Amino acid sequence: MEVSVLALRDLASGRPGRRGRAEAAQKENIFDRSRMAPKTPIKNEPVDLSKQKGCTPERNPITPVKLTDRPQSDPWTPTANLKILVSAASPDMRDREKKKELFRPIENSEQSDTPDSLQYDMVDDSTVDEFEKQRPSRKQKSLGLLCQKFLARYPSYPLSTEKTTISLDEVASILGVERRRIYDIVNVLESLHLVSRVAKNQYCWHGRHNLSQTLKTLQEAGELQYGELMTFFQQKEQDLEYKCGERKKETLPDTQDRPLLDFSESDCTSASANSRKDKSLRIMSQKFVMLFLVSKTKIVTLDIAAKILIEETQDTVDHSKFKTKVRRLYDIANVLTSLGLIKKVHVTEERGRKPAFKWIGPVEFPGKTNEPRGHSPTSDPLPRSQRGVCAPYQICATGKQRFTRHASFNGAQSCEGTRRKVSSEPNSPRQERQACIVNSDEYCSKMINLAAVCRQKIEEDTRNKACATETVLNSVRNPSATSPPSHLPLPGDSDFCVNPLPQAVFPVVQADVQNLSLLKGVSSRALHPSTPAASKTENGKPTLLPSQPFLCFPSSSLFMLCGGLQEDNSRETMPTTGEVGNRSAEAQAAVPPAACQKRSSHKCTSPSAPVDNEEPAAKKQTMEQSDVPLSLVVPKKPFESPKAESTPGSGCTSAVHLEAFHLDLASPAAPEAAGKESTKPSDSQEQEKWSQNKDPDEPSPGKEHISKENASQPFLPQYLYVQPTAGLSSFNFLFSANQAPGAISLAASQLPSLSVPCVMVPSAALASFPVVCSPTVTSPLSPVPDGSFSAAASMNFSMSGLAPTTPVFIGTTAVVTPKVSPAPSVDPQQPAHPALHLSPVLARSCGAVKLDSPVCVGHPVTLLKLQQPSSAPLTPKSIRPARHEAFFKTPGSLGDPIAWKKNEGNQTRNASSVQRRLEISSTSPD
DNA sequence: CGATCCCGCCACATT
DNA sequence: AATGTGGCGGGATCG
Repeated sequence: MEVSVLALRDLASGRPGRRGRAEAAQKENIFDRSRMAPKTPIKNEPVDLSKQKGCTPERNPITPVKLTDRPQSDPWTPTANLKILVSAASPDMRDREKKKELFRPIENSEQSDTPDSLQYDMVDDSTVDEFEKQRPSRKQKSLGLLCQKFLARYPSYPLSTEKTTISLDEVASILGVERRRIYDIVNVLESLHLVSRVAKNQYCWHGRHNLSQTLKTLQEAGELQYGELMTFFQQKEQDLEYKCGERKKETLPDTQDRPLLDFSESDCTSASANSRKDKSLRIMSQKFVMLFLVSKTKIVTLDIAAKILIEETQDTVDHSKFKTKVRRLYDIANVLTSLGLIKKVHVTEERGRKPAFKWIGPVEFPGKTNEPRGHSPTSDPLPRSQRGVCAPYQICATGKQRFTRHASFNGAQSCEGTRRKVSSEPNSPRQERQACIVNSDEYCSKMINLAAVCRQKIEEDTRNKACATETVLNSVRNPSATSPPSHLPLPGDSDFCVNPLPQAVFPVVQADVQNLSLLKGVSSRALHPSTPAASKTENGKPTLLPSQPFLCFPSSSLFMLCGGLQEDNSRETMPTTGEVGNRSAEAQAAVPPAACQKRSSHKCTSPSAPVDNEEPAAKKQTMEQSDVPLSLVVPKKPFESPKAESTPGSGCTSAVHLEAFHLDLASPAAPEAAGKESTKPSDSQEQEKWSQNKDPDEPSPGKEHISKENASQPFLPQYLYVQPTAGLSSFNFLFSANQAPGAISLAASQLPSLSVPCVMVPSAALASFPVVCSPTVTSPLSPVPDGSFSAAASMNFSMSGLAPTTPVFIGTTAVVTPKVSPAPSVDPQQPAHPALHLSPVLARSCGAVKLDSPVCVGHPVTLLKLQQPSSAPLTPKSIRPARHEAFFKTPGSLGDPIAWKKNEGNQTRNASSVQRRLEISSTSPD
């Protein structure tokens, strides 16, 4: 079907043109230098193709492929031939292949390394089919999806202690993409300080701990820079006239603009670094984010953003430049979407609908300063400084904001730790000013430029249409509504109206759940950002009701828990739009924010809420593809499981609680879920919470259904949810809070391994897998340093390779049954070794996931080792891989990361029966 | 047909 | 010079 067709195209798509280098490039990227010889010689056209994609030989006529039509025949490589044959045999296969290749890495599943062809040949069967469905269409290769995969590999809130380094090459090969694409992602992430560059091919993963601060900083900076403008634009109509100015730009040097936030790199190296163009993507990303943050409506249309951004830097706006800018904005937007910070919407303007993006991330940041207050101070294990990136920037703005702000981040350093000024003081932002630079002039000039831009825009608009603000739908209008907190509500929004598209907005809750959860008791790690402290979560939205015990997490992931598994979503397709997300809903967390914080352990929840899975499942399917974000549904029903009450003490019990969940993906979207209250039945209050979130703006969220599932929250009060990354695959963890409040981390004693009796279910979407840990697991960071470390490691595991769907189990014994078993057995020995035995990953790609090895159950392996092979802190590589391996591989296998990579494919294939079961649910995707 | 945005060439930076 | 980075825009896809 269509799919296949698409696939073909994709395959074919190889560009005729570029080839020369292209090939090389591809190789590099994709295959990884490591593996292959450096560019292989195959150079000729055909060859490369094969390389890239995997060899699909044929090309479409469509493009001028050099080969011309029948490529198939060419014998490129032996394997190629095989493939060709195969493909010839069935188109499907071909897709499959392709797909596999793409995903393989990701999933880690398959045997990738082995010669594909062989396998393929053989295979073909049914399993494959599924792949086909998925066809590797362009979407599958989208940056947004890629970003999700990328994010899924790393914990959203890594323990501070560990520094995860990211090797671009490694990631690129794992994800099966060219390195260039990774740069796109990383650059944007870097702009938000989720990562920082450490060295040449190395980036340090910081996670979202600092995101709130970063955003806050950007917001502040943005207000200075763009506040007026945005206002202007937004209102433009009326006044347009240029209130601002007549003068136009003086064109500032671009560079000047330079990022508000510097990256630390610069520090060190400094200056030079900035110089180049480089950073443009980063800068652009920050600016783009600023626009959202200063926008009342939180909606920014691409064209406006492009204009503003262009203008700043340059005055000329030529069309081509505009176009290019827009392209870049799409790139950035895709990444931000994957992060759950924005989502696409359409604005109806006078003229018509325009593509736009709405900010669904946190809006208000609690104090203006940085601090998140919230939980106890103590909580952070690490000083922010350590955290790296995060912290350190300062804003210079003085009272007036105007000028300068400049924050410097040192991300990189952070890893290293060093310098940075930290200023995080709570409330006094200004302090630092000196450090900062001020450029008032620049600022002015920029403003001018902007004004000019605005003017243009206005003119344009005017011309085009007359006025009209009104024309627009006003639906949007409520600016404030959308996000409560937004800064200023200005009247002007009218311009942007949001359509009520289905997709349109949802309320999002994105808060990171984690924070919340953490807050609860633990807080140990990172909460800082915690904006939540305030009552609202990050978003500002209250995701949770205060009163209510539960929180919803939108984050992406989901969770599930033992018990029934439900399924979750399937999907996957939706990459961008829908996003994946995260969402998790869950409840578990549900702790009222405040309350939560305070008490950690407590259960907030009501026991009652059970959830059901089934329903959701159905829904999910529906949802799946929708672009919309999806959501998940939360079943209202209670689940059968016994209850979740937490049993105190015993970790095991906790596990039980888990049962309740499921989740889905969707992160950002999550909100929607919330939004949907309607859907929600009433079951429980919990549901209600959801509702709250919703955004006013969006009247109809598309997918409401989704959320419900999450609703399940009821379950456990005690758990903490740790949100993974937004990405698809991320795993979520729930920890029970009860036990140790502070400890999220695994306690050493308790869990030696991570064995938690939990189950992870993969969401359909792929992405997210939640993991739940029994209370036992938790370890307090504090107590054990090492432990924490280890813990972290364990926790963090990301699945890099996993296929989206794959479910993972963790836990020792318990694993098998989702339900809870108490498995906690584990030994107390080292804290950390978690053995995550995760099962592996899915088997073939086919949709089902399989778990394999029951291993999981097995025993814990010590991760530690894995992780740190060497004494060194874990490098990312080591860590990650290790984990993965752990997951996928059997413990024994774990070994070096590298190997791991290579292997990744192979190993995991098997699924244990158990897994399968799980899979079932998960499979749904297709 | 316009919106998206993948792909990868190629320039510049760094090693 | 080789390799890392990443700007940039052609042109394929999508809707």
